Amino acid sequence: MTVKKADILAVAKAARVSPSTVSRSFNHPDLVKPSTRKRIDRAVRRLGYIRNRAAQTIHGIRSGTIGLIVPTIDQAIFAELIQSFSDAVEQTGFTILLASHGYSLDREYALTRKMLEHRVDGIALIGLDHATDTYELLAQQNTPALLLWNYAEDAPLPCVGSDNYRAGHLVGTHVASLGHRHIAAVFPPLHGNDRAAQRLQGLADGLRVNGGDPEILQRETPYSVADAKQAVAELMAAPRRPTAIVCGNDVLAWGALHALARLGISVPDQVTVTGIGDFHGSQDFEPALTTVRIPARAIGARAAETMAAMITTDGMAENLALPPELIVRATSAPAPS
Amino acid sequence: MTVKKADILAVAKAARVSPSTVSRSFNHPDLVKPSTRKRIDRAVRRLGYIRNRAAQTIHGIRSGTIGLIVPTIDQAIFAELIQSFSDAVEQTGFTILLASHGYSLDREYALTRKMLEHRVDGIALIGLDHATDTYELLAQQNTPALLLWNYAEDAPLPCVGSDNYRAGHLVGTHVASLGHRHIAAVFPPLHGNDRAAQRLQGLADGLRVNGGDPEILQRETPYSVADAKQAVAELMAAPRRPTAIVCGNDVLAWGALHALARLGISVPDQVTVTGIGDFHGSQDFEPALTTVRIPARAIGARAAETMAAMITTDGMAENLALPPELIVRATSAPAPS
DNA sequence: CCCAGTCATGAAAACATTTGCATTACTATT
DNA sequence: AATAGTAATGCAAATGTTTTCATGACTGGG
Repeated sequence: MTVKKADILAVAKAARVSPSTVSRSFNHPDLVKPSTRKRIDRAVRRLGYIRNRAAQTIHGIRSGTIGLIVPTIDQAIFAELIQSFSDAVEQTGFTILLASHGYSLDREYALTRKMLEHRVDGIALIGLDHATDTYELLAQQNTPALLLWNYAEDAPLPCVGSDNYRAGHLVGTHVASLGHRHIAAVFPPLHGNDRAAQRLQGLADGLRVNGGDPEILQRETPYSVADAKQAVAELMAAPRRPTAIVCGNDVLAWGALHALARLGISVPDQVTVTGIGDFHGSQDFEPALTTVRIPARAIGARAAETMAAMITTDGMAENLALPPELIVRATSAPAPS
Repeated sequence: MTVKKADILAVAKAARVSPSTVSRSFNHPDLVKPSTRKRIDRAVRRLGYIRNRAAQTIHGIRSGTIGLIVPTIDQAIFAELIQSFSDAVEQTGFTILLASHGYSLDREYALTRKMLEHRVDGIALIGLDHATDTYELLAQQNTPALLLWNYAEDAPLPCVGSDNYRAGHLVGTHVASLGHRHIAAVFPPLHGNDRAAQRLQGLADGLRVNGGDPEILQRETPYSVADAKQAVAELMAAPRRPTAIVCGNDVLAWGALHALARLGISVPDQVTVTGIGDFHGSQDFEPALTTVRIPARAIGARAAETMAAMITTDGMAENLALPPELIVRATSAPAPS
């Protein structure tokens, strides 16, 4: 059975009007007489007609899509961000075109191109660190672009996010103020991940803010509970144990806590553990994790608003800083003497 | 500065060829002389031309997008699925149009319509339970549609996933075989969530498979560590405690484990805990969680393959069952006598 | 040097819409 | 009943591509 295509012409014929009227009935309903509109609606339903956005798009009408390119979806933190961004974006009628590049800036560039081929109305990237090709591409096309997650005053494009340096700094001063001098930093690989790098820098500066010069043992760990668990197990097997384990994000901190639980090392009495992010679950961990809250939901929501504004009013957006916040819970305590 | 639009015509003029040749140079490069191709490429680069998929799409050419509609993104389980589906789909050149409906079947219908307006080449939904409107819509349009996550022989559309009834059944027989007779079932709300409902049914049947008639206390809990933690805390405060807490998914099981840790109740000596899903982190939890693995990554990958096949060969796909697998770890043990 | 065959390119129609302008059909005012 | 004004609709051009068909430019064999 050949499927008879249901285009606007078929609808027009069925409703005994011209295609123009059908189009108007969709886009400017007030311009068409209620009775004909009803006739058209009936025809639409009978034929199962569905509007073709592609055909609209080539008229300069917006495509109704926003491109979102993330390093990875399968991480608590980005999942939360994507969710809130998507929810907020939905509300303004847009749909998200999603892609992930696995921390490869080259793939990110390719994906950006692809998004532009799809004529997304706006495009959002994670972090501030991108290939110069990508920046040039975005500058050349005049598609609104937004950087999510990070905040920096001098960002090359409008950004909505938190200052990761500050997040690290908050942890640093907290840990230093508790008297810890021998510290392990468990961080994800810094390559292609400006967030992690900035957090680490902030951490180092924060730890020294009180004038001390603590010993910092840095340890790169892939993003996973399993890897962090193993890394911390090894760390604690070393002759001289750190009194605080500062993790680049909450997932790594969870791994650390599990490792310590297994080793029977008491937290926070024997060792302090901190995360960054305040993911779902950190609050209810046992013991509850001391961390820095990066307001992912707020970032997603505000970013969506900003994006919508950029698209509809065509104006350049202001940078927006959502400050990180130290959340002291049960995994941090003064260094044992 | 007015941005001079870079369409295929502008490129053609700049390269001193006809638009046809430019188009060919993209789509059938072997049909155009290398020297002119080079000239075109130069013009493309100089003008910053980017192909317009919308314009291609109205020629019946594929849009290169696949719609993915999920209940929610911000859950370990779906994040993993989306990631693997997206990765596999990327490889075949498609991009994902993503939307979430928050377990509302009505919103799902609306989103499906929207995806069809965007002329996605295929569309994937989670689970088997959908509004009849949605099924009718999909049947009427001839867009390939696929149901992810669940498997059932008699699914109304091709499906790729696991049999959730079996997953629950595996847990049930495992727990029953350990001699537990007083069991608490901590499950997410069943409304609009056929996965949970089927798991629960399988669980109940599995528990009874040995002929016993165990006492099952069912407890509905929103999907979150916090809620599960609280629910289990209340559960254990009751006069007669269950000896096994069977959770509808791993996140709830994490909450249960945290609650028990807080109460100082030893797992698995005093109480057995099980999950379903085997999410990232369950293996490395302390103690490691006994659960049923739903092969999310495999499902995503195979689903993407199936989808690609449906799109390119236009054929109906076979249902594909990826069996769940019981993973016995450290949180389950014989019931205390 | 002609002819057949191939290679490379161009012209124009087609795709599914939207929209500016023109036209027709009303309604109300005189 | 004529006129002006407005409401409703249709016509046709335009949007950015792809593709079929036609044409022109070579190439090599006789």
